Amino acid sequence: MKKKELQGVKEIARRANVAIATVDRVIHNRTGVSAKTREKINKIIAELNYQPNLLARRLASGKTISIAVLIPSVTEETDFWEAPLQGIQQAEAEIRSYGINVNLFFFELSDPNSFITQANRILDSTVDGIVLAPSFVDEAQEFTTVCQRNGIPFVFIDADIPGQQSLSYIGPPLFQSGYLAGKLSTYKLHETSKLLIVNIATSLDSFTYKQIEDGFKTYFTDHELKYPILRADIRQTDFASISNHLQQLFDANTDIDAVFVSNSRVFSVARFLDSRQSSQKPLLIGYDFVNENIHFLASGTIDFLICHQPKDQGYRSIMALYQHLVLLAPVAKEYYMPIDIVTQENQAFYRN
Amino acid sequence: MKKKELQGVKEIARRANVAIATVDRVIHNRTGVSAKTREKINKIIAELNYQPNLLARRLASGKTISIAVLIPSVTEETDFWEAPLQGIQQAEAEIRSYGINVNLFFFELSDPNSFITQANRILDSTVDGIVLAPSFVDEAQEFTTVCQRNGIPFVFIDADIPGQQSLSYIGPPLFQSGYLAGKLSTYKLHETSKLLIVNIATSLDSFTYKQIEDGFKTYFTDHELKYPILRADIRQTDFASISNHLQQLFDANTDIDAVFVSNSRVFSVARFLDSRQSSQKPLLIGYDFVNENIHFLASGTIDFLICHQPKDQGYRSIMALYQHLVLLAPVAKEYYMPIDIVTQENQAFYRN
DNA sequence: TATATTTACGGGTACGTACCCGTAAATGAG
DNA sequence: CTCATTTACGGGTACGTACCCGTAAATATA
Repeated sequence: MKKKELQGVKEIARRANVAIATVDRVIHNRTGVSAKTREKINKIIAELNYQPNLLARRLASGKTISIAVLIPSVTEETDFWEAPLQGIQQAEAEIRSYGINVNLFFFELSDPNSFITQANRILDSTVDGIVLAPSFVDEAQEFTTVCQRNGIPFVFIDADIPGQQSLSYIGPPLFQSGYLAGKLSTYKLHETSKLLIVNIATSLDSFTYKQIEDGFKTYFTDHELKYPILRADIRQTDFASISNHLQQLFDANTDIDAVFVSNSRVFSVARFLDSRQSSQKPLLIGYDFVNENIHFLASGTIDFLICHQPKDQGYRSIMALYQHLVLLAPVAKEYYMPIDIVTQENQAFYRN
Repeated sequence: MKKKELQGVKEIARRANVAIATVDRVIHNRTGVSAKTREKINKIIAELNYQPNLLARRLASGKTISIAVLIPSVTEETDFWEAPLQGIQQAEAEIRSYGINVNLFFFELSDPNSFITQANRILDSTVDGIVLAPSFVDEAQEFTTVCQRNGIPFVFIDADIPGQQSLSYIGPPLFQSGYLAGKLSTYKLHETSKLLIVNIATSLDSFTYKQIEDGFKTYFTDHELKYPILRADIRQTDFASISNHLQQLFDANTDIDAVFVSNSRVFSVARFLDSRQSSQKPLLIGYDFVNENIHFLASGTIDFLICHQPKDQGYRSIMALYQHLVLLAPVAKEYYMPIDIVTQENQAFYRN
């Protein structure tokens, strides 16, 4: 009569007339329980809609979960990956008390072998989940194929590889991002204007650039706007090469009134435009809230930066694995970031 | 020799040569400890930089923390407050296991008495912290004065009242928001263009509208742009009144090429512009990602919506109190939201 | 001085779950 | 049939903190 209602495993054990150790074995699918007892306990679990108390579980369990992060290192050239790293570290701080360790493995964007080396180090360790930036598509696919075979869940950050069994992709919707750039580039156009797309990277055959450029051009097709769209593919990323290349283009073409740079190297184009003594400066659009770009945005040389909240990408990629590994909850296959428009006027409050 | 290193209160007790119950009394500043013993224990706490294990603390403590939320109800007229409510509920779900209860108290934006009634109900309950939207400035100030006297921390959401001892303000930087609107409104201007600011609300003397309008006008002053800026203050919020008012204005003025609406009722202006058979539609800017506005954004009548992530505002306001009440950590006095520019092209990925 | 009250302190139990190790019973092998 | 191995099960301890209640010593009061 004075029996106080118990909770959790104790109540299940009481109802099933077994010890809580037996309930625990059923919950964790361990051996040492007869089929009959197991069935009886599972039925009570379902009736009670038993939800484990995560606080107690973490406190009692000695098990740790290891997450590996494989992303480009922050370089002098670009600090883009600083923000995802901060998001990753923020997530780690939040979930550390749940027994999660995050280990960082950096590679160089200029060296596919560094990716392979770090990927192999990850495979040599005991790892429960992986966050990776698939900057080198072939190498990343080889790596993720091994992960799939070993049953290790992985999350793509900032770029996707379609057709992979990733747990999740967390990054920008690239086609639509380029489409928006198309719209923004129209604000300073005249009847005789030309537009210029600038791609600056050592390797330009990736899925990423193609999506962005397709989106940009599709805006003009959809709206039946007939402006000529020039294109500059620049594989030497030093400023002198960029400057020469652009100089030749601008010399050969008057009326370039809008320039769209398909990645974060828009600061090089801004620098070029600033060094050019021209009465009319074209509208300039590029990507990413990195320090160099912020400087030219503040001075007005860059008109729009399109940004995809890289810090939140880092945060969410870790949290996706937490959700999968700790909460045992489903994770969205794709989480597209918002397409943020950053201008001189709102940049002070932008949260990258 | 085989003594395993202990952690937390056990290690402190070992070093101080007291029982853990005594350490507990010191940690919680309870009586029953001599000054000498208390000082010795506090010194060890500082040496070890003791951080309580929150999981264990919540598991062991029977105490609950009660947070009251005082915000406008979601109405047929505007669903703006739906998003903050979702953010609040998300935060609650995340921190419920830490012993936090969130209780919702809604008031009507058309009725200051409803605010007073709900505020008094909150004061009659046992409450540890409050999130409130200070829609009615005088009433809100009275309420927060009582909270201060009773030592109850409160967080302002979406609007601030300067000079109050709030724990935090979480909302948009309004002046800068209006300033950005000024910039955006220039994209379709010609030499003879006029601009129009539209304020639609029953009460227009609040701090909020003044900041926005000041920001808008300051953009033109700063850039020495001499366009005439008309203004419409509309206190009857039904569509017929708005329509009549605007019709008269447009009849009396040709060349209104940009319209800036200072709140979420921009859908009424959009509807008016759509009903007007005019060959040239002015650029239209307003606030908030509410359903009616999204509809006109998608169709192209509205060119820009300026948004301040109201869902995240709700989430962060609860988390600010959690940080203060549970983590005992400092909270930023002001957390300004990003100023988001939402267009037809990026609206599908906007996370309100 | 005797008695009552207050202060200082510690053992023990609780929270909900994880998991070790021991015991009894059932099953398999020689 | 005897002995070895496996299976099923439960008591107990652990995790780190919170807090109750009992005991001894110190202090106050009559």
